[in-house]
Amino acid sequence: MIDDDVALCALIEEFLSAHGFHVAAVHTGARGLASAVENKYDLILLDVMLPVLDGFHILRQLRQRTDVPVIMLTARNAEQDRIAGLDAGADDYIAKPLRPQELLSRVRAVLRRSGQSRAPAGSVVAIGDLQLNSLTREVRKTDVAVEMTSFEFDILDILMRMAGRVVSRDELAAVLYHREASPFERSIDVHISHLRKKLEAGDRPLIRTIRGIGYQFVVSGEHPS
Amino acid sequence: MIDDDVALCALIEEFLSAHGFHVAAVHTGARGLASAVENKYDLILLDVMLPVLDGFHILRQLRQRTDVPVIMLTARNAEQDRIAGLDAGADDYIAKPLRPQELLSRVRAVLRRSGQSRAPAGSVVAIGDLQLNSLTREVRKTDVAVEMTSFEFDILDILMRMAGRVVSRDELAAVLYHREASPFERSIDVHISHLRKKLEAGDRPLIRTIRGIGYQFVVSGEHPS
DNA sequence: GTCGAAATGTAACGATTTGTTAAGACCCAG
DNA sequence: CTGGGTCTTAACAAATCGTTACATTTCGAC
Repeated sequence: MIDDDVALCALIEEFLSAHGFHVAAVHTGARGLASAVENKYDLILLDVMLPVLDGFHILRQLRQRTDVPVIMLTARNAEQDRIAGLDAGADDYIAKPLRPQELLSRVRAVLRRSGQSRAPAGSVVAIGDLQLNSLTREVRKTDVAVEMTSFEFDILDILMRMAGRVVSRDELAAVLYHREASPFERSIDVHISHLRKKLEAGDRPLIRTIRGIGYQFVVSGEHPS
Repeated sequence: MIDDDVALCALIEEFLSAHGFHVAAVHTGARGLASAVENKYDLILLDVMLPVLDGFHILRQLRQRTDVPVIMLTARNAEQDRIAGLDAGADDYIAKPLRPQELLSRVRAVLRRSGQSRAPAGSVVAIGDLQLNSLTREVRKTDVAVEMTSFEFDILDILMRMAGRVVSRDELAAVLYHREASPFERSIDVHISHLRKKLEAGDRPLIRTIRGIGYQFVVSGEHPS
């Protein structure tokens, strides 16, 4: 999140954290640009009204180096900004003052779209020795086919496309059932259990549990630092 | 701390040490400037009334080379100084005579504001032989994976990102629970205890207790006080 | 220094959450 | 209606977390 309003950043960070996201906030355009280029964020929330280096400049410079999804935040409700933003390569646009629920749904929407465009349907996602083909709905581990039921495949599909990120139960339920999960339902846990049994060959865990939040596909050796 | 009053420096050093900070005091402007540029301090306490080279000069020269947080100390209560100080790039301003509690709270406030950009979330933090990856939520000690529970990881994450700084129980509770900690809760202490058992291999302590305040990740190579 | 109060360390227990298995419900083709 | 496969629920096991209880340490008063 790139916004000079420190208090707002703190609020948003708290809110998004509560929904399973990890937020890093910087408060100047220059730092934001640097941080966005250096780190592999899943999404940038970018304020239009920044001192010194404004949001559109940042966005343009960012677009020369990366195609990370960007949602623009602006206090002005001008249609002009919206057009300029989308023209410069923004993925979405939210008017301030921010309503948390709207922010959340748009963040999820953009991540869902970008997750799919990062690996478009019909193509293969490969992480480690795991391959997943979303067109043929086939999964291969070290080139050996692994049979998956429908839900098992969908869950693995989401987790692999969001690899490294924590996916909450609610996010999974939203995609699988198009509704919220009640706190007592256990079916997702059971599917996860089946997935693990099929995929984890005694070595290191592929799917990690984040207690109270959800699950995460483990990407090892991403930043050996 | 840059102040020509040696006795005052000693007092402040003792007081801040008792609250988990490490203080280095120099008593002339020239030395202060040199030391502030050469070392990577978290915060500079800078007296306005210095012989030869006064505080504002130091601040301006400092600002050309670094953006380290600076709190100005002045015996004069003139609003003029305050404006000049903030204008020259000071982060805060405390009137002498110093009241320790006020100093402490302002130091903490400035560090909290500046500390957030210190080690952005989403990257790897490595201190000594400890590595922490907040994307994969993995911890390694001398390249050997150490299993962490969810809360243990979150606490270690915060402590390592704030390494060297004291993190209060309230700060930890705010991130972990999104609420304040009641004075009687002990769960954080228990998690700290587990962390120590997993990480401290008989050698020097990694996590130091600051009685009455909180905990601190020890950065070796700093003054052991 | 000695004492007592307060803060912290830590083991143990119970509560909550999650893992896993198995049984039943459901769906759908034949 | 039957059978095979899939999904959900139920039931129990394991892991994690918070609290309690007591041991230990620290600090100030004396």
